[in-house]
Amino acid sequence: MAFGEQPAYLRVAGDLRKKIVDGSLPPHTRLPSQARIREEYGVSDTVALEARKVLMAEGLVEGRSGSGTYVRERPVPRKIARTGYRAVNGGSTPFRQEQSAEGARGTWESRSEQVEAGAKIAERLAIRPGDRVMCTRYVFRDAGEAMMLSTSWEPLALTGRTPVMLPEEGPLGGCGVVERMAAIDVVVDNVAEEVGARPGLAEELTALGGVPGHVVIVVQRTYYASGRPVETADVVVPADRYRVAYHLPVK
Amino acid sequence: MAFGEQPAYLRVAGDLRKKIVDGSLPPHTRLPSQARIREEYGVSDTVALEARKVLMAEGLVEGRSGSGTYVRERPVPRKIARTGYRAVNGGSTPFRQEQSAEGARGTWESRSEQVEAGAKIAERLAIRPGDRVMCTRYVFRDAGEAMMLSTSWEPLALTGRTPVMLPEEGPLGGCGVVERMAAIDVVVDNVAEEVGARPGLAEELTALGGVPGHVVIVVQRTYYASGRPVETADVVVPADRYRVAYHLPVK
DNA sequence: TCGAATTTGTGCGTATGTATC
DNA sequence: GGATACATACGCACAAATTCG
Repeated sequence: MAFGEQPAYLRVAGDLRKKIVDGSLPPHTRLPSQARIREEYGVSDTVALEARKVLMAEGLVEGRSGSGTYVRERPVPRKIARTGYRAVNGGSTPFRQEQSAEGARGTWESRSEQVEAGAKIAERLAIRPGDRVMCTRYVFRDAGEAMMLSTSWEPLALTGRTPVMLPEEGPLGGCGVVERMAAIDVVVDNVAEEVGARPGLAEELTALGGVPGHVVIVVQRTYYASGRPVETADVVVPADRYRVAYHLPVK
Repeated sequence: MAFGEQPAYLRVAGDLRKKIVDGSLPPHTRLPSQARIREEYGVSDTVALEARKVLMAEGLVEGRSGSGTYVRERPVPRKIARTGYRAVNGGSTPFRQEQSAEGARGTWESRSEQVEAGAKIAERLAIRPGDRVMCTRYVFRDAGEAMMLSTSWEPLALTGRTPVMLPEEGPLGGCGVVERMAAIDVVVDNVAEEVGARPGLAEELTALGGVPGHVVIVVQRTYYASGRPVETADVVVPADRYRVAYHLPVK
């Protein structure tokens, strides 16, 4: 390596990137193995490895152990509909609606536990820190592939000792917040969503089949009944595969 | 290392991450040097390095050569309100409303030019590729600091040879799409927004005062009048400083 | 002002495990 | 089973930046 230059691994990565974006290495093709890169560019094993890592971090390629490193398809991001504009036709969890709209088969798993609200959750639910809440973690799958993580919190002061205390059990299990709250005479009338984005945490991205460093969209959603928060959730989706769509009336 | 476990570098990164998020390593503190990590966790130099790299990719820490690795401050993202729920009190551009709500002084610059619609813009505006459109680029500033980029397209078939052809000139200059369209008897009645995110391009991040590799939120917004698109725009904001907020009625 | 110590950033060579073909 | 290729890990070296006496 010399003075005013780029690091070797960035030079190699840049050359490979160029071949990928200009199409001379189309999707699904294998790029040169680490050993081949080492020969072709006259670099060490580590440099070839680092170069591949850069491309993997950018989401351009995907390493398959024992097989090779392959150029990834860059999917057109699919929409996740989050509209309050059109009335949703039937009862649904917030994300059943768009899955059916896309014609996909959505499944999910969940696990609930009672915990004490931390400062941030307490603020979002307008309760006191330390108050008990029902915390439920979801993994949503689309055609078997994890596509969304969600963590929801509901104040037990509201749902405790009612049939809907556990979101996914009982006759209304999996029916969505609005229907479940309706069953205990809580009328959910509006929802606030804050959409942010950040690099995904390592554990999120392993769960979502992504690569550490990839971008995720985070939706902080809170349902309200007469101004009172009744449920809040963090929804995490990979940004390279999904967009969040809103459809609003004007005025 | 053993069989059913996580890789060592993920275990170390996970432990450090926990200390960061639970506050025992607050912002601006230095985390243990590579040598210290190696000792404390009983791992090699490479593992300590990889662990730091994971945290850097997640944006939790920042390496300063020769000095140390420091926990980054995570500014509380400010909200950009994008609601159609509450009627907006006065005439405003889509982003004047939240700036005034935050009490901030918003200014902007713009530059318009006539261009031919590309394939994607044509599809968003439901016109033919090659049809002429008015393309306007904005830079929005908050207290002098660039905080948002926007590029909008309007079909000239609609606004051409009218007083509102140029969004920022004439008596209604800078008044927002809805008011300007109303002046030529086009009643904008709803808007679709698609929120996505990706690593910012180099030119975007220099304009926004960010660092290459930082995440940006991209909002694709289209205004409709009776089902016909009358304006579409790409809005880019840095994700570490802003969130996009929606407030929707339920049902 | 100088220099030594520390720390990150980058790079090299090698070894082992494991998945795929 | 064997060959190939990626994934993880170890140890080492050096340059550049920073800190501090």
